[in-house]
Amino acid sequence: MSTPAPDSRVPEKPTIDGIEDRWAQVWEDRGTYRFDRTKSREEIYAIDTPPPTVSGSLHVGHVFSYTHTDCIARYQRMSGLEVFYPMGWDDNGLPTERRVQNYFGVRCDPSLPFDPDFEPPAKPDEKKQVPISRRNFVELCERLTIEDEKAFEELWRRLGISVDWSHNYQTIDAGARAASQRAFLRNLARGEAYQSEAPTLWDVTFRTAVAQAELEDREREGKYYRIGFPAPDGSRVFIETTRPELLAACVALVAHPDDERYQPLFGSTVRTPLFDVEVPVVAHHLADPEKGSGIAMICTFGDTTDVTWWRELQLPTRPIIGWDGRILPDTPEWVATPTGQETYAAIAGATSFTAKERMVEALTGAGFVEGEPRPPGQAVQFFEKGDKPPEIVTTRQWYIRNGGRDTVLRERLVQRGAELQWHPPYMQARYTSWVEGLNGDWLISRQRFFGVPFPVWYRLDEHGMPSYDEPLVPLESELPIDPSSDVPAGFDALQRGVPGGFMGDPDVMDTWATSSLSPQIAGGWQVDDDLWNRLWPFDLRPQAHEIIRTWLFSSVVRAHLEDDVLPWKHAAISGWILDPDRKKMAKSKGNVVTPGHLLDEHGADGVRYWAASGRPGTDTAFDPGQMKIGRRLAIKLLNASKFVLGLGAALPSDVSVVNDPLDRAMLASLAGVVTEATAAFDDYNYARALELAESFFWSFCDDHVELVKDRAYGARGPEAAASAKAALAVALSVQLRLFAPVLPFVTEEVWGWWREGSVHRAAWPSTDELHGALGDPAVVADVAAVLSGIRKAKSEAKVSMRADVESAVVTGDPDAIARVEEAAGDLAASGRIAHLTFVPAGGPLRVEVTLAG
RNA sequence: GGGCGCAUAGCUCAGCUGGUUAGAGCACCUCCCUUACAAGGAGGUGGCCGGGGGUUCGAGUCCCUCUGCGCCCA
Repeated sequence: MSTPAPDSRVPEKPTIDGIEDRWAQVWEDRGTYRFDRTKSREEIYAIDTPPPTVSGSLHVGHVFSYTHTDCIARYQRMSGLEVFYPMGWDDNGLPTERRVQNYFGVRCDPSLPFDPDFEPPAKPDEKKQVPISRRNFVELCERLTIEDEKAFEELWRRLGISVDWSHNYQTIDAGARAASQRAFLRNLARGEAYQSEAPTLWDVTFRTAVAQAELEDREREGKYYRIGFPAPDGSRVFIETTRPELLAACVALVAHPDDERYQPLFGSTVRTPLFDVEVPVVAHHLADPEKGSGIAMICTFGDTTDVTWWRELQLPTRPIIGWDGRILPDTPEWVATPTGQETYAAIAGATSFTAKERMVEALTGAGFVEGEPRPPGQAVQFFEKGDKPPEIVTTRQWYIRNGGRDTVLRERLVQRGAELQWHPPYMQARYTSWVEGLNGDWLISRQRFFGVPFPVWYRLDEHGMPSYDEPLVPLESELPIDPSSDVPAGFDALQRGVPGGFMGDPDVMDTWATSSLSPQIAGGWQVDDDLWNRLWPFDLRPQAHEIIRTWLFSSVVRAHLEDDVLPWKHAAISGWILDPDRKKMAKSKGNVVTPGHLLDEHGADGVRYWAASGRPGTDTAFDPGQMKIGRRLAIKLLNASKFVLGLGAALPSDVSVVNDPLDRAMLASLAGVVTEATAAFDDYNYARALELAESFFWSFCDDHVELVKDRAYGARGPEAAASAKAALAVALSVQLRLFAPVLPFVTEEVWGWWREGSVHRAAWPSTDELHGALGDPAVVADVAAVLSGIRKAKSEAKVSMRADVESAVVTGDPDAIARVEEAAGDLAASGRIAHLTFVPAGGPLRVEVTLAG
């Protein structure tokens, strides 16, 4: 007999160093992940990839969650589906706007005309920013973000994310702008988008409206001031407020209807201190008897509860705060007394902070404040990007119906959440509780300059006043447009802003109004019907849990309104990365590690191994230890593969040449792993699939390979060797494919040594290919137990594992003995046992070892 | 205040629909340079499964309750 020469493609000293760049290039050159758009919908798996904020920095959270999606993508691709896996870049929003301003020394002024020859200043000066048109601004943005996108793309390629790089988009590019505007125009035509002049959350720093979804709770510095309101009988009603500066905007006092302390006052009136305005005392269930004195003042508008009271109790409007967050300069008509007017004059034009100080001073001086101010110890809602709590002002804004004021629609959208398959399932509760708690429609206007503009103009009447009721809209074929530079049909540019002419809507859309259309933008909605019809609705939306209420929900709203469908079948929600103190990793905490460094140190497969160990939806500790293990696993795969292939092992044309009971037992055990790993992947549980493959692989290396070495070298004849080698080759082939979704580089490296094509386009393993070579999987565990007993004896005797054993007596349950006996030859050879005997005696398997001399 | 989740070895976590004696890796201890792998391998120490109560022949697993932590929403 002769051992075939090792395959020449197996390197002498295999290494995983540098394989990322090599294979990333090969995959690009060969188009390994290129989407084949000739496939039909049922042959396709479409992913709605989250577009990262390209102006932000890369962090381990990106690596973590994108790896999860990539594992799913690779599994689906190997399962025979053609995977549509695009990439988008999110350029909308303040971070990019700021970066463009600072980098080029410009600022956006939509009232300016487009200058095709514009070049940014050679020496940008932050203090003297050059005003430029929106179109010029957008072009600079596209120019700047190209660099950022390159850095992201480079990272994704090194990490081995299997996206098709010929399908990418930017949320500010022409396609995204057109899609956003088209969807809006259709919402408008169907009455789902509307304008309303209503109390609106307003960020005074950025001077823009903000949506309910953009608020977050924060502790606010402030104090409760106890202020007495004179009642007609000369007594005083004490309220406690953190916002005494709004006293002039007070329209009523409110207490809980069941509150016996205040029941006698309901229906009566009191007068505001200093301003001397008569306000009613009303009852409403939202008044909290436990909070402050149990009776509160209602203002225009201190918070969102004020808005609710104002609406439900039909109270008057007395605004005193302007869009700049300052007290309005003119004394309002409802302040009629000289003292009131004098008091108002003292706060007019002041910021709310200053106004508060002056009001407290005036109230204290006049004896209306009782006691010392108390800390409120209460969270206040902030605009998540702002540093001041939002004011509430009344403005004209665009809204999209999202069920916030329509029970039927709300229930339909809750139902959509129930139709969606959530991974993990409990994440659905986040969605449901959010939708059920909505108390208004989705406000999509933002008073920013940079973003997707509303594609509408308004006619100006003879006085130059816009008529908002009948907006002028472009044709869909004209999109994208910018109403600040484009002209509506039937008008010419000279009529802009003049009586009888027109004006463009000055606002841009909320960033979610664009990103909620990410599948539409990526999938060629209304632009490439052929592609779109092969993709829609998509299969998977992967995303983080903190944006369920924004990105996921708004996407569901758009698809529901436009096509009456759910935009995807599955939503995979990833968790957060926690640092070793179990805190969320964040740049501000200085606990962020750069991904490039991680990839250098641990290799892409090592880093991916750590990421894939985090189960779907579970927050996961940042753990370089896990990356080291992953790296070690990758190296082990190389070495084990080199050994197996070095034996001359090759895939048999017929698996039935595997006739040794131990070989067949190993393959039967592997078949079980294939079944379970496939089920785990089908359940989006890449972590479990990995764990199964890994645990099999270690025992395959430690036990099976060690046991069959001697036989595979030919010690017991060619037929016995052929069985061993065929089984090893089959097992290797299956295991490489099991690991391929998580460890794409090392598996591809080994695959390249002996197989044709890419492992990432190979078929996901099936038990069918093992059929015909399946034995009793119990043999594996029993033989391993005996082998372990022999090793233990040597270990305790402190001798080498190669030490000779004079005799080994195996006792135990007759069935188990019979199973172990089937591998007696391999066991004796592996343990270097001279006399191996078996004694069926009942009880657990034991082995009595006598070492030689 | 309501909801969701988590709590298992020193650390990071598995443990699916309840079923022998609760597992893995890291760390730690002991040993072995062995012809795939010393950036390796073998063996071992280590757990009232957060507390209490209940259902059951049987509970880490199901129910109730308490405690602590995280998140979401008021």
